[in-house]
Amino acid sequence: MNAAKPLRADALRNREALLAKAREVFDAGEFFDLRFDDFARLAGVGTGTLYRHFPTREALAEAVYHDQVAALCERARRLQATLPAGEALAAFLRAMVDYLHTHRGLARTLATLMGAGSDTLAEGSRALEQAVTDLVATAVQAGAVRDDVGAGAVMMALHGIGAAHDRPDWRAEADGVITLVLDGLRR
Amino acid sequence: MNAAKPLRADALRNREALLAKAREVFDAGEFFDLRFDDFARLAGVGTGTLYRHFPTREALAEAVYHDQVAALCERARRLQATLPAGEALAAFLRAMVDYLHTHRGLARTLATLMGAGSDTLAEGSRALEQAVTDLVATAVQAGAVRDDVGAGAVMMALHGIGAAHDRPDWRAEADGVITLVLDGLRR
DNA sequence: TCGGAAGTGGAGACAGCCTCCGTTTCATCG
DNA sequence: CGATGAAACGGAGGCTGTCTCCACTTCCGA
Repeated sequence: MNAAKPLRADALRNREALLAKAREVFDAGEFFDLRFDDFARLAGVGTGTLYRHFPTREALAEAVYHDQVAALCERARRLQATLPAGEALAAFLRAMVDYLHTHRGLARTLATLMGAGSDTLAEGSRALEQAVTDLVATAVQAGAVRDDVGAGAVMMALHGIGAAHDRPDWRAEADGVITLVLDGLRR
Repeated sequence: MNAAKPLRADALRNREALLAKAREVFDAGEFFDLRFDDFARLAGVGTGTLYRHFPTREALAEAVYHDQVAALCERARRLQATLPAGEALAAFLRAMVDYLHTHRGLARTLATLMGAGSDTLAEGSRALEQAVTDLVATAVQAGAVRDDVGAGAVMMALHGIGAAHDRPDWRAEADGVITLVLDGLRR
């Protein structure tokens, strides 16, 4: 996907330092409370360097979560290959909620960035959507799921789950949404 | 609800001017693209005056939408009084989507403010949630709806619909979500 | 009509974001 | 193993939007 990138040794080192610190900050849930410039200082590089590697906050978030989103998509593919169509979708949605539950950082990130209409995040976001679309399409073909409601609606519901990450009773409500969606999808 | 507020004549005039201009800007969908200070200039008052009346962007949004949210809640109450329990909930959710469709401004506002974790909006938001909770509770008592999924999940789904306001196929997907929720809720 | 309380408004302090460019580090080549 | 140009560094400073502060104006009750 990415072409021609003979990155110099020091450049690579700095990039990794930035990413490492960013991951740390993400896990602490402080990503959006921190001045962007401070990442640089925290990671021991200049602000110019930070901006060269990651032109925006979103770009940094994208880089941090790229692997994790990829893993999620991979999981979707595996589920699709091993489970009956209907169950694969259900399992994936449950897994998604589980993941968001243990990685609050991602939930908040996705919600904030999508809310901000970020384009940078488009790649990961689209990848996830593609995974869901595939799962739904397969389930429809297998006749396990109605065909008059698209995958977009499912995405929207997921979106809501992510966006509402700060509700006190998040986990229970998220499970409720998934239950409604799955039961609603059954023909 | 609000106590002791003998507002002076000129203060009231300015407040109204601000609100009028804010409504106009909202309807044009430019609320978040505009420097906050410029509201002042646009409405013909100083920035100090703006900040005295509405300390934050959110406060202004809250004021602008206070009436509309109240109207929505009123509609919920009326539906609840005139329709069978199950249908009232369905009608309200459909009406909600309709409303958001013709008032994109509100959708974006709610999404952005909730995404930002604003407390200012809490009142209107809570009022809406209360309306939904009542509708669901009534429907559950009437046996039209399952009792193992709370109103919170419905709220979350609505939240998602609002948060995803910028999806190209919004209307269809929003209707899809509502369909899933309603079918999922049926016992 | 007058006093002071309430309200006004806009200059400027402040906080993040980002750019620009002189300096440093790397890798290649004779 | 220098030398040389390209690549990368980094942080001072400019910019943009937010918000405060207070000298001035307007209102209203006595």
